[in-house]
Amino acid sequence: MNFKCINDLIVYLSKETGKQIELLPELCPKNMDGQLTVNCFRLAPVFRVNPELIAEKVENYLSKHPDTEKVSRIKAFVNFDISASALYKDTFSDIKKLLSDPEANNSKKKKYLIEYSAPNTNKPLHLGHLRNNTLGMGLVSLLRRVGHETVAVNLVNDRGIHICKSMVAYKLFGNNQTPESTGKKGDHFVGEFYVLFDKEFKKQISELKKSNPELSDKADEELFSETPIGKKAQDTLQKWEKNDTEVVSLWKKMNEWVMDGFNETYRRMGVKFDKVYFESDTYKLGKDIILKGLEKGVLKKRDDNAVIAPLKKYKLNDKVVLRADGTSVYITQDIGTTIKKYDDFHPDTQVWVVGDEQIYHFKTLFAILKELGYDWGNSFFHLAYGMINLPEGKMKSREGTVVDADNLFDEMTELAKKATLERCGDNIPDDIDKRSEIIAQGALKFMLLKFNPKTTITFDPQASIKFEGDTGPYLQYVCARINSIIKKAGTEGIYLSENKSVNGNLLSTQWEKNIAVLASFYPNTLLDAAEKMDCSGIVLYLIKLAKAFNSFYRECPVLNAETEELKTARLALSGAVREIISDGLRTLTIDIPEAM
RNA sequence: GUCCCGGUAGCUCAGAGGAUAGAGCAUCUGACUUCUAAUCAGAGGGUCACAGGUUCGAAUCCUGUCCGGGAUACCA
Repeated sequence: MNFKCINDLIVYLSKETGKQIELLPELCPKNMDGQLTVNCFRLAPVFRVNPELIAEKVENYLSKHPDTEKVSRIKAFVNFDISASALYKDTFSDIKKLLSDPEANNSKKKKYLIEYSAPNTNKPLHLGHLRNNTLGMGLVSLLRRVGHETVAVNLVNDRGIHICKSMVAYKLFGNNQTPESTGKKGDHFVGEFYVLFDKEFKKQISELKKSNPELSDKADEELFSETPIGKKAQDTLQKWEKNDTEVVSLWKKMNEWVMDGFNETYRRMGVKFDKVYFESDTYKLGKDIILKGLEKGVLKKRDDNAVIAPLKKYKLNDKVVLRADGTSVYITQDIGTTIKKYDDFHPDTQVWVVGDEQIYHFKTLFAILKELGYDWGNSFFHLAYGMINLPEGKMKSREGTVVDADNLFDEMTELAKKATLERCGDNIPDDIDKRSEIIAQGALKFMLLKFNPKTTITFDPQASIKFEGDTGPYLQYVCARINSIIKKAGTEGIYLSENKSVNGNLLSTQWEKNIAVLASFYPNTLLDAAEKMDCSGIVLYLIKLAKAFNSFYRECPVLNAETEELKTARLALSGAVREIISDGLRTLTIDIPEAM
């Protein structure tokens, strides 16, 4: 926010008190009289006087300021309007400046390394991954938007028992088919074998339990290696680790299929990485660091020779970091890759976008790194996001309730297409498919970003797929409307131009002023979101702005305004709204169709 | 058992010391001869889980209770 009257007020108050004042007016509640509010309760701690006394000063000062109108005070709240010309001057007269403020005012520029997505290569991506991807790419984009440097990183889990399961099933049931020969997307193709493995495993388990009733109490997982197919998977894993040529070549082939599939899904969403790590390369990392930690005495050897990290002082349980046989556990390689990522990019902060069920794991990881003396260990951040449930409860792959990412894309695109066709009559646009894709992706990403990342969200397929109300298409629609006005204005010889003189005085209705006031909050909204690493504030903000525009659109004719001067002014206002909304959506990685 | 999240309108979610607690969906009423109705204007709908406490002021902070979810692996 950059209103002259507020800046002047801050200078005045600072002089009065001899203290640095931070003051950001709030939007006045609807039922109160005024556009903005200075809440003097918030200033009271700095001043150390009765908030109402401060409010009186503020009221006095603002009511004498040439830019303000209708200054009033209720207790410690000072409500006021800003005059139309000042509003315009301090917001839309220089929209470029308004949009560049967030970057310019970000005093703490840093380099962030953000790891997200991190898929397993045994089955296709589902809705949960989409939340991860959307949050990850949104965060990268947001941090970059406010001037930080970012490195987006993926860590693909391409090794382990899960992919071996798919490999075993493929050898048993695959008949040398390929994604090409079946016309299936690679990740779905491989995923089917993962499911087949599970089916066969279940069958063998029940046979095993039938013939050995004494095992019936045991969990299926415990009996994994007792089944022929489970044994095969174990053997495959061991062969893989010994670099067995045949196993490795099948592993390579199947992983390529999966990655081709993932990359297609990534492409549709617009997911991009600066660097992709594979766990097959990184899984051995960390051991040497553990051994060094042992030398330093930070880590301890247990009686059975396993290495543990004592973490009592962090109120965490002690953690095994090397098994008794000297092999790594999961956290060992996490320690290693964290350090590798640091060595590769030297970020100020490392961020992991990983589900909230791993909060404890990351606490442990951070504590161990700190103990090992990596003093950049205070700059780790686990962006823990909540799970996505269905109205019936959790998504369960066994019950087939998992919402598949590609299917969801297709369904939503189809719905967007249908909705577009309903509206366009006989003028079917050439780019309808592209348009539908943009609308569908916009709707989905918006839905996933509008909630605070940490909330567990309920995905109701019926409700979530709508394009009305607080949705991505609502915002896209505003831009499409504005595009349409600007285009039509052009045919009438009225153009938006950089340094056209606009008479801001004319933008004086409540609708126009409301838009300008909201616009003034945009830079702070971005900075605040970046600070909190949470895009949801931007989403809510854009909705508010778009609503204000839609009301204006209904109430204030642009091209049918009474005078040319007013047309020009309203056109400038509309153009500026489009700039902000498209900037905001771009920051959220949401595209906008030209028309809808 | 211990720890972490959460419980706000019928549903999905905002609000995280400040004014009379908000938005979307759903329900109901009204608005397309107009710059795109994927829109707008309006109505109804609340014991902010419960009980104490701190405060001039609590949905928000503290304590306890109840309910839901997650974690507490030499799984990833």
